[in-house]
Amino acid sequence: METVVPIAVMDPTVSGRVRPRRRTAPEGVDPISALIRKLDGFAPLTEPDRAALVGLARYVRPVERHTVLVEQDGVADHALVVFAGFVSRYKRRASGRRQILAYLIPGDLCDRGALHGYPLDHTIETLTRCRIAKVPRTAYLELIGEHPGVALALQRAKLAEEATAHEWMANIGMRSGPERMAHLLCELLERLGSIGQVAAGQFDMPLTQTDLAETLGLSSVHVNRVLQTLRRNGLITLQGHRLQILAPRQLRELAEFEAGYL
Amino acid sequence: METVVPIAVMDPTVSGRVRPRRRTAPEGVDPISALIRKLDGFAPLTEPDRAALVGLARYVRPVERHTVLVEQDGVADHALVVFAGFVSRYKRRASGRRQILAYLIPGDLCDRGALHGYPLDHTIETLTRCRIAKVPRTAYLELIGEHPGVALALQRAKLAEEATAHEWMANIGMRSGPERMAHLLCELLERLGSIGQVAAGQFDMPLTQTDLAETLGLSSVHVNRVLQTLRRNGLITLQGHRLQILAPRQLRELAEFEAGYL
DNA sequence: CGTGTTTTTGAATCATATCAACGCAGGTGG
DNA sequence: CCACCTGCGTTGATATGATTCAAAAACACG
Repeated sequence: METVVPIAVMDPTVSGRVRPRRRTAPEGVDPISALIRKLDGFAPLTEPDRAALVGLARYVRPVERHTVLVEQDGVADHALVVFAGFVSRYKRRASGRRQILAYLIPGDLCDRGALHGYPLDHTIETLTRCRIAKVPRTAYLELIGEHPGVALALQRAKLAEEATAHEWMANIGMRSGPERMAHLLCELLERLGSIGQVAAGQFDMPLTQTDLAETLGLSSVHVNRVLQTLRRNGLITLQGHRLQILAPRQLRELAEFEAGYL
Repeated sequence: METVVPIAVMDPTVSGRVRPRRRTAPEGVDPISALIRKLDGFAPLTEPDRAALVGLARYVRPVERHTVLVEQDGVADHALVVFAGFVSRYKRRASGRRQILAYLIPGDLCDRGALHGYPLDHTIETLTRCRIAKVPRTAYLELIGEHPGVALALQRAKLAEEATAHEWMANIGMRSGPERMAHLLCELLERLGSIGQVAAGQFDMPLTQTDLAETLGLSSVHVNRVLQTLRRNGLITLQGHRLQILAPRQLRELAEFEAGYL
């Protein structure tokens, strides 16, 4: 599967500033409505429910890339809502090697530690520059206390998160490098699509090849080669941090990706 | 690390019927009390709570090995409580390859599908002959409805499960074969120990090498060789399905195992 | 005892890791 | 405006961990 043919897309004379790179997250759907739409998909929300969620916007702040939001073994005193950017949960080994356990993307919410006062078993850190709402514990408890519809939707969202975690485990445990990558890209296509950040099979993929490696349990060098394989086979295009899915069907086939678990 | 020296423990003249093998689970703590003790550790239980849990024993039935309890995409109409034996959650690929996502051991409870009427994203199947309580949906809802202490403990138990899943993901994603195996054995030592099924660093480990392979994301052949390495290094002994941890400290060190997340 | 499952072994091959180095692009400071 | 620095992507060469295939030995079970 791996040959040594030079790749047109990577040719220095061809690649380069084809598109300006962006450090900030792009438009897409208004992020608060991303959260609302997502939760509404899990359980129908009333108007007061929506209003309460809109009120969360008051807590939004910009956060730099590589900022630790909750340290491992720490207890969070707030819930997090991602409005823009990518956030990771990860575990670190003594050797320094990391394993990313999950991504949080715009519209995702994280309340571990805020509800049950348990210390976290992993670290939460931004992968990119982000816009994040830190909702104080009391405000968050009040929100779900007074809005059972929201509470139910959140519970179901957590089930979906768990299903995704299962997918990731199966991905790392029983797929080859290219298959893992394909699966991850399919998932991103689906998740980003559901919040309106995909247009014509194209989306911003701000993750570094090292990030991808730490997600998929591969070395960054191998990730680089896997991506080249996918490009060479005409499945994707990736320049700067802009990803284009050229052949969604084949990509899903390669990954045995089953939509709908999100 | 891998040499071709013959291994004393495996020498046919030495091994053999050193201990009678058992297909049925051993004594240990009375299994209903395993459940109670575990839940009580998460949140203090009242006498009525305990009585209600004891009442679950009425649903216990023996189940054969390799019995599917809940099929993938199926909706369960009951909660499961394991009283004896090992149960697995797993995902299957089209190729037939499987990835085990979690073990349920005596004292563990599984209510997915019973509470929220969602279809399951994986299959639940016995790995050994078991004794399992299938608690009807209504009885289960009544139990947690009338016993908030139990409900709270169950919620916390679910958090611990999640932490274990994170450990597994990190295990598969960033550890070598021997390290993965060491980590899994450390976890089993801890979990089985907490339900009184470990004596003098020894316990019954009814899992097949193929089961272990599907858990750790390795081939069964490689699992066999990894186990030989651990034996050769004096870390464990494994005859029949009896496992002895000879050097717990070194095993934990190899695995970078941190106790206490359970 | 015979039969099916599990463990063990060997040999060949493959996938992925590791190490080392280079180039490009962007940001920074003189 | 240029020189420098840093982060990220890319490449090659090499090492090795892990898989696959095939088969025999050991064992469990009826």
